[in-house]
Amino acid sequence: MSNSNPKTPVRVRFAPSPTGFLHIGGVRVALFNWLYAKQHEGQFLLRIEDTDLDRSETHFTQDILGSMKWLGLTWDEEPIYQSKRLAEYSNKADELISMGHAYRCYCTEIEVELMREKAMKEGKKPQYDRRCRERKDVPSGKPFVVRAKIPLEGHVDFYDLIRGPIQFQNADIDDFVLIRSNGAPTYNLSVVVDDVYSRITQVMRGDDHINNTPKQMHLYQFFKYPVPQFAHLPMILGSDKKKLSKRHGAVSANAYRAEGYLPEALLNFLVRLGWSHGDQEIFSIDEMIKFFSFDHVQKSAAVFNLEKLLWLSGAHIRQTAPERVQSIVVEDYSNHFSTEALKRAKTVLGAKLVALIQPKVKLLEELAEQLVPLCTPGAVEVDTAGLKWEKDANLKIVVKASVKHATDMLQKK
RNA sequence: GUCCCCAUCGUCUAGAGGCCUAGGACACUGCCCUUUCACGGCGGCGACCGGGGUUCGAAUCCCCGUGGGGACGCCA
Repeated sequence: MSNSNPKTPVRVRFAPSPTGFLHIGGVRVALFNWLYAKQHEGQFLLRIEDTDLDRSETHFTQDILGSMKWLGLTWDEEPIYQSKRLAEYSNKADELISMGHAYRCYCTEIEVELMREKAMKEGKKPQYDRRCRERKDVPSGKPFVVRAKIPLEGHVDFYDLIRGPIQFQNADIDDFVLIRSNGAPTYNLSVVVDDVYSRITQVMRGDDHINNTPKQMHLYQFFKYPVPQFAHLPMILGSDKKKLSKRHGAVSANAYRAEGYLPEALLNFLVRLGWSHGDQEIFSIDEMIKFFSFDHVQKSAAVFNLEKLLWLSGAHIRQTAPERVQSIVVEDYSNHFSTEALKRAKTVLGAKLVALIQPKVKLLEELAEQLVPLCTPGAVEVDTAGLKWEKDANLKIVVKASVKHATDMLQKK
């Protein structure tokens, strides 16, 4: 195992593109990377892939950073923004051209689209027909893209940490675009340039990228760069077994925060989706770090099961210190309380009431709802100052009655 | 259509040739605990996609089907 070699410390990364809120699938990819880094005492990096100038938005970047922090998936170096490294990618593409591994293509998008349709009709894979590959003339003023010059024969092989050996025929790989006509790089170029720049040792990503890997392998070989190890994680599916997306319900990390999930509960759910450690279901963050292993990562996609997430949520809430639950609730749900109630919620009595409600709820939001009426002056008739909560049966009964009352009241609505 | 990948209860999974009359968890459900609701405890329901091999023996290995997913962008 080269990973255990102290001379090659583990460096992994999570590289989202800010074209939407941090997605639950992204969280899982980030988590696996983060766990692997922690387990190997390596570095976990963050890279913002904002090369698509039209679709990238800074408020999405803010959401991603904020959600990562909420989840506790902290990064070890300053995030890299690809939009700041455009010149670098352009230089690398020029290098490839001068080495004879890439070429300028003057075909328009419409022309290429027609080629694809034609290939499709002939029962072939829809591809660019490589007509500019050996082109010698240089049309002046005509826009162009830079394409990779993929060998026509042979094959690419790589070993996937999860899938094992994988082989692709070069003939099936398109002469894909490296630089768009607006000068910006495409994913396959920038990802390789940056993974090398950041000295990434393991690339862990969703297996929707498995088809991109041979393309990237060629780039590594063109540049004679050291190739990282790859691990392609199975996808998360919706209940209809299609790739999880908005239409399946909440998919952004921030939505789960708003609904009252503890970050560790979400992480626990995600880590068990496609990975297992015997029969264990509930994991602390430390246990995830300790037990994580590619050996037990599932190869097949997993269906997102909200019921199980809810159960896990309740389980984590139950085993969390009341004081921590209290501080999250008064912080995240302060607007549920009246000024007076919020004040009481923050006291020792508040913590004790939280401890009482904790085993009954599955979401923090639920807990907040039940806590509000109890913190309203007069709801709990007992002055707890000086009383030993755990041992005082009387107090327990009084408060229990109040909880029932609160529950009944809620049910009547 | 082409390429790639995958295949155990409804769902998440255990299982690396005999320990499997296939184990656990969620959900559903019966009983118990409990002055309510939860929590918890004990049960129930429920799966090795099909067909061929290999083997004394296959959920586990091989092949073929079938089914499902992903990719085929000047998105990532």
